[in-house]
Amino acid sequence: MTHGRLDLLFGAVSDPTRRAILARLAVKNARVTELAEDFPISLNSTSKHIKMLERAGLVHRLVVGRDHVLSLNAAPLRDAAAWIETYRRFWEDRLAALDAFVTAKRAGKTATAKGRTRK
Amino acid sequence: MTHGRLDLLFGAVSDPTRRAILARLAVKNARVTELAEDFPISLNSTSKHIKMLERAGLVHRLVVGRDHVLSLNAAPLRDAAAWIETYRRFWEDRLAALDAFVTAKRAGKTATAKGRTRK
DNA sequence: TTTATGTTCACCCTTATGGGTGAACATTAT
DNA sequence: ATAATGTTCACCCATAAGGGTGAACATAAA
Repeated sequence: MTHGRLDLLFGAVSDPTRRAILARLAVKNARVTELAEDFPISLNSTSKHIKMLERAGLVHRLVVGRDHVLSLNAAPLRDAAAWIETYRRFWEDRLAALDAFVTAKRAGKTATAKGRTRK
Repeated sequence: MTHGRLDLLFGAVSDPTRRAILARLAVKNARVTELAEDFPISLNSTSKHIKMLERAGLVHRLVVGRDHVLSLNAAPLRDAAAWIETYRRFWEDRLAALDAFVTAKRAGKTATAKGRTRK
């Protein structure tokens, strides 16, 4: 299957280490080695994660001499957010339904006290 | 690595078939076979995808006799949305920065016309 | 009871992930 | 020129994904 934009995006953020890298870059740009030092994995493994984040467009790389400076590029997350938004009404409906249930239950008590029929 | 909530969530929606299944269930609940018929993959493969969606909490299953009725449960997507929201200011800042750049460029033309120094 | 339908289970295969190591390459410092 | 530092490349390993097939199991229908 051809890896689409959303596939790469969601795949990239489905790993806790990569989410941590993004969080780390959100604070400050960093070199590959700096990132590797902050995580309990090897430099090479870190390098691979970064490559996946780049493929997803979430990280930009600026090569300055032998240093590779990584920076966060959150723009692609807009697409992810947009996709999720498509489903917002569903979970809000569910919350609304739950709210209605709770409200009805609470109202039920009062209503019962007032002698209204139940169920 | 212990698969956390977000890992399962993002992992689940990182596959196009699974996103399609969610979209399909958003329209109407369906049985496993019904879903399998709508996609160019086998029934078994469909069953596996559904299992992953269930693990992520995105799909609920109601067993009615021999039929397994699947329904969308978008609630977990709230967590995903919340995580992404953390980064909203970054892409908005970037857009703001781009806007500032374009504005500055346009202003620059006018300014140049007015004889202001460049670069 | 027998038959048909709906799902899953147990495998097989291929590719991708996440992790590691050591060597190679690039650049800066001595 | 040599040494040290920063990254990647080329592998190895184990496990999970995504796909498939055929058998088993559960329930409904004849």
